[in-house]
Amino acid sequence: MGRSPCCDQDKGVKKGPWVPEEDDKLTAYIEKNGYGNWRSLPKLAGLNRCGKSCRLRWMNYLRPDIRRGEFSDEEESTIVRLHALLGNKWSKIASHLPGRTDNEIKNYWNTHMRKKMLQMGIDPITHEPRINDLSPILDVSQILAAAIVNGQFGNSNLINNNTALEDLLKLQLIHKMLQIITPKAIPNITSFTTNSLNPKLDSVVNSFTTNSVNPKPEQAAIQLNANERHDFINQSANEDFMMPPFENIWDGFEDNQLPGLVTVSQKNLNSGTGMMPGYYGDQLSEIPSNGSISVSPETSGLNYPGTTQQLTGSDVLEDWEKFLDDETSDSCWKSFLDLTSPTSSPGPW
DNA sequence: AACACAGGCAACCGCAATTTC
DNA sequence: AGAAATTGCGGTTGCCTGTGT
Repeated sequence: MGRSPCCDQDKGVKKGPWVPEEDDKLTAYIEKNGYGNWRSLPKLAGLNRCGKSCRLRWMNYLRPDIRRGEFSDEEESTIVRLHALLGNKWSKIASHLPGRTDNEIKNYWNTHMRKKMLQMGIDPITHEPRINDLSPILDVSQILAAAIVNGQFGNSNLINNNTALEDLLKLQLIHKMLQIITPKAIPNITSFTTNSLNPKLDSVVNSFTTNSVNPKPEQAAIQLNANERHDFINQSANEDFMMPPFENIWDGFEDNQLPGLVTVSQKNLNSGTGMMPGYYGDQLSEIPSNGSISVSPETSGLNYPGTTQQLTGSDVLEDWEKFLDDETSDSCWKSFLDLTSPTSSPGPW
């Protein structure tokens, strides 16, 4: 019962690539008679093929409205968006791409787009950043944050020591780099400030105002979680499914606007509030006797932009390069490596 | 020139869903 | 109502072609 015997099991039925003569026969028959009963069609058309094979050949290759050739950028972005929403529902995806077949889209996804997304560090299944691969980095991020809270990073007295401030700025840079790599995965560093024993330090760490990189609409679309996708699909089921007029999806990954991670300023220390995300704040030039923190590009070795300039990924990369070249980084890295080595005492988290 | 390897793609296979009787 | 037949879908296979050695 149940499953019918597959016509492929019929003896003597040809398999494999179609030859032009077979295509001609199939096309001629369907153009004259249309198609309806695929099982009986091969015999009527004079083909030694099973119905399934005929249907596949017609649907994926011979029917006149098939569109062949390179996928356009627009088609690519549509596929990405729909795949994020629908998963491997190739036929549904194909229904939004006139002239394209589910088989063609599936092949294109598996051979081109999947690879492309992997190269961009995006999981082609979940459309999320591949955070599993970055778990060691995430661990590092948490260790760094907790270390700051406990004054373990660099020299222990963060408030009164310029070297520690340099370390702090370098930590900003590390954190920012991690945000570039995986903006969604790096947590807001202020979440690590609880249980701190140093109120003054709290004010510094609390001024770390991290924001997720604001996604462009198309990025937001592919970042829907499973429940959101479910809601979206349910919603779409009740209305005509209209694709939003997003731009080319790949464009969104080229110019991440980075949020400001930290502002070390007199103002912040006094008020305990952070600066507006996305901007660097005041730059002071000395450490006043009242314990407020001062930072200058000269002492930090890092050339931070002006007070209202929005930082871009390339800015940070430049800073990163300087950081790596900076011989004074050695002590910073030593502190960091000491801290993160297996023999280190565990933190409070 | 010959061989190995990898990538792309058409086609196949098996199952689920739907339709027919 | 339920069995059988048919259609549709998605994963997988295997052939063809291009490229590197």
